[in-house]
Amino acid sequence: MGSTERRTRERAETRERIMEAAREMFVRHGHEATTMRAIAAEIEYTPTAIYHHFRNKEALLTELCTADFRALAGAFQKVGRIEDPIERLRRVGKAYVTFAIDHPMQYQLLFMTRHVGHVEPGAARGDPGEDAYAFLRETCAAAIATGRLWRKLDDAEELAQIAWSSLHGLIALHVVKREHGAVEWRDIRKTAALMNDVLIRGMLKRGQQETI
Amino acid sequence: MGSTERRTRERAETRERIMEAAREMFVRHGHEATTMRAIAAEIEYTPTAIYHHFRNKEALLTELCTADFRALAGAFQKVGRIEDPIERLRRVGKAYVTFAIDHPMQYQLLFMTRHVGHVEPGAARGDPGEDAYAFLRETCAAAIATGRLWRKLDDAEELAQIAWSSLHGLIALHVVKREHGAVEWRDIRKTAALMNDVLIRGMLKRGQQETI
DNA sequence: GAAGTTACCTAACGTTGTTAGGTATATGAC
DNA sequence: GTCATATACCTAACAACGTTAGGTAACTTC
Repeated sequence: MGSTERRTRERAETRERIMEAAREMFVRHGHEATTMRAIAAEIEYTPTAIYHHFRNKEALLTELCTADFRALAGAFQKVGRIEDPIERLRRVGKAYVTFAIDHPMQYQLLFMTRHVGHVEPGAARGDPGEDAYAFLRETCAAAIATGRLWRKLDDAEELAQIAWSSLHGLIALHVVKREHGAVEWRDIRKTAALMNDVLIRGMLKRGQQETI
Repeated sequence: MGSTERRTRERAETRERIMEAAREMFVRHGHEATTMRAIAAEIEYTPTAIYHHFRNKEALLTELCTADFRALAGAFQKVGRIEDPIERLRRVGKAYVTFAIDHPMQYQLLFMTRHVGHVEPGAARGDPGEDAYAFLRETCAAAIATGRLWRKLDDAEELAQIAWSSLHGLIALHVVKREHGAVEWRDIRKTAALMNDVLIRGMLKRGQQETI
């Protein structure tokens, strides 16, 4: 009877070893430059063994990311307790950048590659990415509702897109152009914080900017 | 004697037909989903014929983009005549977004893919992308020199990165997530213009924002 | 002990970008 | 006119990719 448990445990261990090797290679060389054959070789299996544990390469990638998406959702949840919507907006931005820096591969998979339909049927309501976006949009709506924003900012959806896009742009350019000689990159955390401040300053009504 | 000219003309025509077919397919399906075989089939040649005109797929892509990079540099040059650096900054942003919308494939190649070393040895001084960046940085330096900016913005390089990143983020997310159901995208030109305004508002000192 | 499941392997398929090597035609020198 | 050379293209193939069909050996269940 105990051997059944050993079998399932061994299966889980093999699965874990695949994920471990894949994660490291994906992060180091990018998911396009990492081949199924190379992952298999790393753990001394044949490529087909991987397909016994994962439907295909994309499924392996998606699985690798899911856990870390929860980290993003969790970080946003913590921020959710902050009462002032404008301060909350700033902290959401900070959490977002931290996530991107700590989980670069997952970030690229989620926000920098086109997908046809990677939504897991297992997740009951939308993927965590969508939930995080919904959270951002609601924060923007609350910020507008304070009446402290510039008169042209009356659309929560549009405001959310502006806030999201700007930080995303910094991260995305950093990923793609990090080694591009012409640009002298500053510390991304500091630039992101400054950008966030500039953006929020720009969002506020005149006479509300003393808070920064 | 005239037949030599005919030969070189025919060669140029074939080359042009390859580029024409490739451009259309790259734009429609993306450069990764477009195969050399498919391009060749489109103009009724074998794949090898393309290699007689272009070193490889990347060279074909790069060549296709070079002409349109000049469009970006040219658009920036026009803007260069505007005297007020802050107004110039806004117009550079507008020109940038226009370029991205009009040349989506080139935009993706230039700013959304990692390159190892695509710099053509033919171009004397840096590629047009770098020149455009240098132009942006100088505009930022001029904007700082007016003394009208927020005190925390004293680094032209960093300011340029903030301005560039924010617009890039909007474009990049739009490209990647256009069909993502959870986000109700607004008209990108309008959102970009608003974003630009918010950003410049945020950059300005208190008491300077009446201009917007 | 028979039947079925599991975990893995060998071998292969159909793509991809790219290249070696051949052919037919046109050019230029004598 | 003839002959070496260059051009423009083709056929056939290479290596590497993601993926799959089908086999094998160990284990579980009855």
